[in-house]
Amino acid sequence: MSLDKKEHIIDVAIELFAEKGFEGTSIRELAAKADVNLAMVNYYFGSKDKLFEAMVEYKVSFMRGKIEELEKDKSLSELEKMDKIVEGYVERFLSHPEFHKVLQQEMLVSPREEMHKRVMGIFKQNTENITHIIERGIRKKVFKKVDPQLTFATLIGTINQVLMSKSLCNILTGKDEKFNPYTDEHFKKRIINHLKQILHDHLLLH
Amino acid sequence: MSLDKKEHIIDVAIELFAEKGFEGTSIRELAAKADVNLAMVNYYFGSKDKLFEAMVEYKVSFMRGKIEELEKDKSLSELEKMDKIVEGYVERFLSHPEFHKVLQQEMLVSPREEMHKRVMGIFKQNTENITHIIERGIRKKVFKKVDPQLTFATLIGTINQVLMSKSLCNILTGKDEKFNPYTDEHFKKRIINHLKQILHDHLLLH
Amino acid sequence: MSLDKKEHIIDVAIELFAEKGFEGTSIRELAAKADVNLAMVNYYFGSKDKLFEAMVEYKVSFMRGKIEELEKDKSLSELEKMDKIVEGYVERFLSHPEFHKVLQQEMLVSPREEMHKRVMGIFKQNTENITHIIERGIRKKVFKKVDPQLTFATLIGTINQVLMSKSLCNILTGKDEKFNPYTDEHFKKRIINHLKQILHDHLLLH
Amino acid sequence: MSLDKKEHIIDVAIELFAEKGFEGTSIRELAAKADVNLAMVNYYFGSKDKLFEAMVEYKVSFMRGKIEELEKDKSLSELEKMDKIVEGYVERFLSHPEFHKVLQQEMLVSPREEMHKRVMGIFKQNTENITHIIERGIRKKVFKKVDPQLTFATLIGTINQVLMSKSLCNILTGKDEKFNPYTDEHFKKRIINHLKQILHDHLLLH
DNA sequence: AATGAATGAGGATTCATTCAT
DNA sequence: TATGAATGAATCCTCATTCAT
Repeated sequence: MSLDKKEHIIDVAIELFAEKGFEGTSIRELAAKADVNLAMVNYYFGSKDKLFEAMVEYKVSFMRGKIEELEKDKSLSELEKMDKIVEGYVERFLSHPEFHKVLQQEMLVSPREEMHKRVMGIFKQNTENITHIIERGIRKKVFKKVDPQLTFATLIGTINQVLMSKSLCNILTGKDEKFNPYTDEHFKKRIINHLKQILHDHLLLH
Repeated sequence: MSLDKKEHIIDVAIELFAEKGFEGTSIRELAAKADVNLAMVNYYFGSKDKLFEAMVEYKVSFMRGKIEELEKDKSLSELEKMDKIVEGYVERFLSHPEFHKVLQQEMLVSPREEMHKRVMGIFKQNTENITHIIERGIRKKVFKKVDPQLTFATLIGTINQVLMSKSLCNILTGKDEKFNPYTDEHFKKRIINHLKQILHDHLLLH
Repeated sequence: MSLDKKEHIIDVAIELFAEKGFEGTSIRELAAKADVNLAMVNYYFGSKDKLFEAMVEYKVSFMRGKIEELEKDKSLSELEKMDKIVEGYVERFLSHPEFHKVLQQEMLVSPREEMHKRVMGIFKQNTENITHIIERGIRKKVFKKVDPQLTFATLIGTINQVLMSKSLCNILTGKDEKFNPYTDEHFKKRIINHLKQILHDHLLLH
Repeated sequence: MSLDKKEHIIDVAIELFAEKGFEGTSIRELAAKADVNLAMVNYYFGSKDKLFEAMVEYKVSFMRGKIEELEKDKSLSELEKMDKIVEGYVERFLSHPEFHKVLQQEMLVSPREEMHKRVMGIFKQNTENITHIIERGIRKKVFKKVDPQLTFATLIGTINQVLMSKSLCNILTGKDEKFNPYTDEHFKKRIINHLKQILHDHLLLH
């Protein structure tokens, strides 16, 4: 049960799911692209659905825990925490753009009940953690009385919007068709600056 | 070719595509839910792909031209225009939430080349119109030197985030599972207020 | 019940059946090419099968009776009769090449029981008439003791071979792809000469 | 990929295509008659069209090369070569009558572009080889100045005519409905004799 | 542990035909 | 008489999955 092969299949699956969606990707195609036997996918993962679950499980482990730690950190102000969160999110989303596209699809459509709940759970956790930070900032009178939930929606929504599609992103930012925004350091900074700026403007009393 | 029946099929299609995605929806299922003969879909629309195109064409006509008019209106300040845009967008997106979910999917995955370009074109138009307004505000020194494109991404991304999934939205806003945010007047106002506030904070000099 | 329209449909049907076969031609396509309503074909002819029958009936009437008359003609020798038959056959086959292609198909495959028998009947009649002429020639000692049936097969088979496909015929005769052998007067004479020559060689004592 | 099963499917396909034509034969029917799963045909051959191609490829290999060898043989006279060709053709056509019916159909109608060209190519090769032999006979003054191409058409057309349909053949030769001419040794000799005789009569100077 | 062969269920689409008008 | 709308059956093909080895 070569772990490498499993990982390889998952990587190819992410690519294909991001490009064509879960339903639009056939196991045949996946096996061909991953250069493994057609029966391997079912042999390793049990079914196409379970491959999806394994994929989420495998990738999600990379992106957990960061925010929880942040929240507990007493040495940082709420604004500094928000800045860290912006940096962390942008960093993470842009370094796994395809996986996040798959997750976005999973949020949009949800025939896989269990998986949906799973992803929802993670999202809920993040929502709560970040709204708590904002609420504390409000209580401490360093933040204005904003709408914490929708402020989080703005943060995550802006990144998702950019992440939605490479060509959409290039239209948005006026770049050339072939430009890959997700690997561009300048672009990453541009997003981080924008998000920090807009959150500062929105949150801070002046 | 009873127009009512065509419209009915399109309405059911939007529902199903929003719920299960284009690939995840079978014509069989669609015909069953719309209570029409299986062959009707191909009879009316030619193919599943063309049904999708007809659907977009049909719905898009409802939402065109508003922003162009707005831009040309000399009597409104840039800030007033942005407020109008927020109201218009939220109004429109929340009154056709399922259709917009389908469009979001189309942006995420794109096996339908032609349709993809079509939807991209609309998006591009909107991007340009709104960034123009922001840029004019900047030139007139009523707006700060913000990033116009990403500011638009924030606007549209926030709405999309909320629209992504009913249950996601309810998690976000802390509502009950059964609550329908898209038909709730209070919720609509909440989003509009948040967006206006965040744009004011971000755009205006103080 | 405009007769012109019926004839028109039949003409278009022959074209299409010759080109794509009976099963390979859809009523939709036929109606489109004939520029009539889809339901017209069934309305006029009852069904696709009956259209075929009507087509055969309609065209066959043109080509009947000639040989019977010939056989009874006492003023001509057997050889002269054979020459007349060659001329008549070539003339007739080459002026309705598409219809004869359809008949050839009908001989090759036969899902239409009734029609098959009908066409067989005509063929049988022709076989008998011509073999009678040959047999009489043999009895009169003007013809050699040939195989009358297979001699007829040679006559009809040679024409059919040429008629099978335009491009096949052009390969056979070394002509250009675009050449239409069936409307060429020289080619017609070439076939007639060949057939007369080969029958003379085969039939006549020397 | 059990070769036996592939061959079996091809054999059944030939039977059915000969009987009902390509378009007239459904994969369902084919699978049922061959007693294999419906999906097997596509599994083995990829598509109905490719099954056809495989069928031709498979059978054609049996019947290649014979005539080329013959042409190069210096020890035989042109007349002897023609006799050999007659024997070879009749032998081959009558031992695979159904396959040749399928090929005849392919010549008559041609929606399968590639296959058509393929079969045309074989035919062209045969045409050239045989007309070369006849032409050499003419140059050597052992044959009369006949029309080489149409003489070949007569040879092949006669066989095709007989092969067209069992019942047609029985009508032609005055046999009973149930008689199978293609497996009858006497009948084979009858055709061979007729063809040799008619070619001798036609080709030889006297 | 790994895989080529095989399969049943379901995919979209096209068909000839019918029906209401 | 003529036709647009509608339909059930059948088309080919692809799917995820399983099984024997």
